[in-house]
Amino acid sequence: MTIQLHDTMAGAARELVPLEPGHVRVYSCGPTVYGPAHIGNFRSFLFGDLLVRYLRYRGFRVTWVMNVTDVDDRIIKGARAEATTIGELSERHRKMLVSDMQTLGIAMPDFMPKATENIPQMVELIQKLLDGGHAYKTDDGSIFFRIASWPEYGRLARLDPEGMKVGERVEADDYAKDDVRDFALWKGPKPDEPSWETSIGPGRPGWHIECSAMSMRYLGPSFDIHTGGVDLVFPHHTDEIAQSEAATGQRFVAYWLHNAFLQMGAQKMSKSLGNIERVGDVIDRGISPRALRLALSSAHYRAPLSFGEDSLQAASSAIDRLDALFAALATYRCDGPDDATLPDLLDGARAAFEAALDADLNISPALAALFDLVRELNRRIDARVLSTADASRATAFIRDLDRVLGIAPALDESLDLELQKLVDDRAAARAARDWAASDRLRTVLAERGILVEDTRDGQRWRRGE
RNA sequence: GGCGACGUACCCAAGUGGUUAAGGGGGAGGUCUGCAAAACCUCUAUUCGGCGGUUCGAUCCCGCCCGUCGCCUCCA
Repeated sequence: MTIQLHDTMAGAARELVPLEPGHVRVYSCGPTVYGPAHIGNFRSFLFGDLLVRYLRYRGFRVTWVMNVTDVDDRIIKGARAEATTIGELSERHRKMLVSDMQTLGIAMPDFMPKATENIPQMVELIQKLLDGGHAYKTDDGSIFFRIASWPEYGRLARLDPEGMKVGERVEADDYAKDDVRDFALWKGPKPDEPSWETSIGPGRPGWHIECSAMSMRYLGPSFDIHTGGVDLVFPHHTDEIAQSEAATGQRFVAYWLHNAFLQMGAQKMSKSLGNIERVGDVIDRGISPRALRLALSSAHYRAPLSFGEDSLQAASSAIDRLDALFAALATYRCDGPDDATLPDLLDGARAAFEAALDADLNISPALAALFDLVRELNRRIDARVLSTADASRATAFIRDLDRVLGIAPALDESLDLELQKLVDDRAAARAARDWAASDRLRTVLAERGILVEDTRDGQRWRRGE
């Protein structure tokens, strides 16, 4: 079975065939670190994470690059307002980004290049465009991409290049240019703005050029997959394609993948709408990181995803259900023979799981396959048809699927000495049929975040939250 | 206006031209249990925004209408 991915350029799902067999090169548009990223941004990064995790699960070698934009108008403005440097401001927010990514269990990209550390690569690219007649310099030292030199401009967004001329946004840009549709590759120096001395003159990079330069640096002039939010289709990715392909003469990207927005009620979550929440806000409200991850992952990436208290509570409950199964499997003891039909059950679950994700990363049926399995395993635990070894096999199996999902409980499930003593004391109290003491200890443990449950295999515990 | 999507139960959300319309959450009842929790069982959409059309048959294809959202050089 092959992996199908919906390519925005084709407007349809296409079979993934890596340029280099067995190796997939992925570039994800990362954030501009002018402030803390909000969870809408993280939906995007989580989508990149799902893609990369699944490709790796399927046995591909993956090289994943996510850029960090650390120079732009908002960063400059922010640094000025705080009387600090763009370097300090952006590094502070980059660290928060990495921290939040770790909280959400997002795999660290192989490379997270900063724009300001790739200026020479951008300059080289811009020089090529100047040499090829695709770019021109204006009086203030800015350099623009000449859209008229690139007939295929706008294909990704299905734009009519002629129709764009009526766009009445001439005033939107402070820089003079030949054609309103032309976009900045390089912005000429201005007082009070950071500027780099380069062979194409002083100034700073435009927004789009960094992604072309950095993706090519780490992945080559032509690579497999480029991801980002739907809002980036135009102009960002449209411009990236034009400048990259005009410079190299090669197809830039083989598959363009775009995720839909996170919805807060009827609208997208966005800073300009003021309806944002941050990872820290949600965690501080007592929602576990895994529940947040599940809530942000539970719909297909190209479908708008509703976010709110209901979805967080639903995800928390689903995580609890998963945790309860792990706890039950860990405590389960039965000396009987192995369940002869368990291998078929697990094979069926895996087949359903993979079939769903093969189809353009359709995570909903994949989660359904997991939770179908959860129910069936609980049934078999109740019926005691599993052997002790079967319980271990089932645990290992779910952990294997979880390489893709990232929602299973942590592996390290040991308690500190004090809590372990309380757990042991309660087991002793129960053995002595001292219900008052055992109930009291159960309450004490619950207040410490440890949920104790009694089963015919004895007492078991799991972490709440 | 141009372009791109969407409307499935109380909420979230898959899906298929035709046997029972996934899964999660919530709710009701039940089993088990010292109690509790967890788990399991049963029930919770004769129906897929509305109206037409194509078809032996449509939620799924086509048209129109209603409603919602996104992008059109700030934007994951």
